Amino acid sequence: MSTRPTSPALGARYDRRREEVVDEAARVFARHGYAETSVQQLAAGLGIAAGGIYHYFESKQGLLVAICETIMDPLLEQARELVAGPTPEAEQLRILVGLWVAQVIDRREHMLVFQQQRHVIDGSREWRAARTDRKAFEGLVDDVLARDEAAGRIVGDRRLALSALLGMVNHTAQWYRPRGALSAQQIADGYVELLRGG
Amino acid sequence: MSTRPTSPALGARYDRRREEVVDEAARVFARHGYAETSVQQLAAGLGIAAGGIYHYFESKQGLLVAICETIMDPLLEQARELVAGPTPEAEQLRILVGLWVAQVIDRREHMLVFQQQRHVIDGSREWRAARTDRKAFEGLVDDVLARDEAAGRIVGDRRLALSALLGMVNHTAQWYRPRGALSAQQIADGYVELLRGG
Amino acid sequence: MSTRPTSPALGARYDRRREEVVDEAARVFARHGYAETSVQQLAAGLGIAAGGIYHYFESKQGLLVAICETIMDPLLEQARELVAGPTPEAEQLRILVGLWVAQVIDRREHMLVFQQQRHVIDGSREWRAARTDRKAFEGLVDDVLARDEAAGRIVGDRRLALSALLGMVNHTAQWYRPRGALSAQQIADGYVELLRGG
Amino acid sequence: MSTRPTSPALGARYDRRREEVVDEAARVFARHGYAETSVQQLAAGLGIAAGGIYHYFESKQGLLVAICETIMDPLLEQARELVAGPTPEAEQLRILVGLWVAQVIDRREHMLVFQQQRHVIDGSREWRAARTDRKAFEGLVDDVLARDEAAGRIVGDRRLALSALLGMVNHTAQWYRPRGALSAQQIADGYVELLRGG
DNA sequence: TATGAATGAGCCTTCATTCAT
DNA sequence: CATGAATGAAGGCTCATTCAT
Repeated sequence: MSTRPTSPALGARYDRRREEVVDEAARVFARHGYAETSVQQLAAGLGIAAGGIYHYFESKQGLLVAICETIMDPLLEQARELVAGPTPEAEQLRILVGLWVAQVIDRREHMLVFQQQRHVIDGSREWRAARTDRKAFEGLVDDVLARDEAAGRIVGDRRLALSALLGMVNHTAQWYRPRGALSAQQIADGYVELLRGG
Repeated sequence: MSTRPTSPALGARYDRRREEVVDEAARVFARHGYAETSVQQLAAGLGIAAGGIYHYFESKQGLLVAICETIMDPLLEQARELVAGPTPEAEQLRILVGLWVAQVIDRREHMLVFQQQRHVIDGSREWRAARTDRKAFEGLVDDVLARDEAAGRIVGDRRLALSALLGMVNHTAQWYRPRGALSAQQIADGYVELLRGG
Repeated sequence: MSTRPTSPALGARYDRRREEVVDEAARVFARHGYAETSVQQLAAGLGIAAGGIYHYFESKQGLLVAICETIMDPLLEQARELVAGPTPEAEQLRILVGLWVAQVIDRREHMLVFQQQRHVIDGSREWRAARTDRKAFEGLVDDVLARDEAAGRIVGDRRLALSALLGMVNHTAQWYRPRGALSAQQIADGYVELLRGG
Repeated sequence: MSTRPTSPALGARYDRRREEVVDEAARVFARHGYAETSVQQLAAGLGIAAGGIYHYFESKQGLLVAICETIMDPLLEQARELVAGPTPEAEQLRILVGLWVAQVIDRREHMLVFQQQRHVIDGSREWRAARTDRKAFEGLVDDVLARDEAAGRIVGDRRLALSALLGMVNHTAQWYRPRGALSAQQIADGYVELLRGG
């Protein structure tokens, strides 16, 4: 029933295993689809019986929540630090998009699952927390863009630029391959260059 | 058993009804998810019994195929005409993206379903035709971009520009609302402006 | 709703077509199974739509009844004529088995369907007529055997001989092939020879 | 998912339960028909939920395979032992038919199911193994008959004798009732007596 | 007569989840 | 912690049958 052990040693082991389950789930959900993958198949991939999954998650949807948190939580934190920190405004966009692309690439499979299940996340009451986080992140990006726009560092309409940026960054998960030629920061710089007008 | 009647009058009736089914399916799948919507629910929305769907489609997946064809087929055709036609090269990108955005907006729900089920389409043998069409379209866009790049009309790396463009245009389906302030062509112009460097 | 036309010309046409349906049904049921063949498949084999079948039969089971009648009715009649007729007792068995084998061979497919659906025929109330006919036929054969036994023309126990005879004759439908080397009467003679002790 | 446990204790338990399912299925299918019996009904008869069946069999047809193997496997083995063993040739037929009739009687319901579904077994690719076994058994019987014929112990044509024997023995399943007057060997002796000419 | 369309009931199967061991 | 067994609900799909045209 998904109860974490209280002992510190066992607790750490539990956390490690739980993370393995999340990552394997992201991998297989990304490739085969969340709905199309049964808990039994998932468990088989992990070398355990289906019931075993329920020691770490109370439901299949709980797994989905965990996958999504894995992406949003650290990104939002990093973004907040950046904006609150000493980085010059003119460089915040580059760095913010850099962090973001790095996360999309690093958690590529988690991202794909998130995009695949977007209709669930956007639609139902229980996903309010995830939606709030996403809105918060988009708000941060928009703030940075707003200052860039005011300073004349942005091409065209800011609303459209924001949408375009969201589209291109998230889409990166679809085409990026681990042994690709470009680093996260190079990709991010390319995107920002478009917004800046070269 | 999904056999189109041979008589012209009945054939037309059949085609019309089939299209209604495809569109309703796109609507419901986009909102609630393909896997999360049962054929029964879908049929209920159409005011028919579940079995009735199978007069028009061999399977639930057949419906998905039809939804995807609805987007790709006309778009690919229009794009080919444009590239083969008399439009000056320097203006082809604007028009091509215009057509594309218009299609994404017009078939917004079909697009969302396509994106949602991308893992199925990209993964399995039976979807080769759909993949081929998509690759063909991307190839056309890439050709146009290549000429623009050669003529110095593009900011930054062309490969990245293509990926960015794919991301932003397709993402349009996620945020566009019918009574929005911008027309398809205005959105497209905004996107192209980014690639051109303002 | 399976109503035969009253006009003589149309009536004959109707009967002919109905017979065709029965025979085609026997053919395809024998090969693929009664339950495994849908009315639609059957109709497709006849070049008509599924609904068309219902002009000749009120239900799929009605077709099965017709198939079974096709075997039992003429056989029972012939058998009664033989037993009531002038044929010497000592030769009745040979002739009776000859008629029987001929029928099994001629209506091979109908027989196979009958054997396949035996559990339905033996089990339910509505098939009383068919069961009665079969019992009547077996009774006739038993009568003939009884006289042969009394006259010392039979090997072993008569009850067992009857069962054996039923088994071997009916089984003929399973192995007989149209262009076989033996005629119906030769096969029948072979069977009778076994009962007679050579 | 029909996976046998590896542990010996659980494995035995699994095998026992699986056999119970096969036998119950044979009982119900024989009486009501394979196609006419739903998995739900079958499961209800076993006191489990329908899904439970699928722990032991991959599909309803898998059950059918198991039923047929139950008859053929031990019979073929016994027959091979007999033919390879020290039994004098002149007595092999009696004993072989004895084994065979005993099996038909003992597995009466399984036999009836086999006969009922013969069209499926004879017709499709996936049943090759079952067909091969049956052919092998018939081949053994034919070998024994061939020697008997050569030694003048058989009445009439051997091919026809084989067909007749197959017919009468298999047909035994149709009429035999558990509390009948005759033992399996008595029935077998009666059949052999017919072939031998009394 | 025949057909295309539709229905409604039911079927086989899958699957998330539970629980005794 | 983990597993094998089982469940109950639901899902996709088939099919005999009806009926307006």
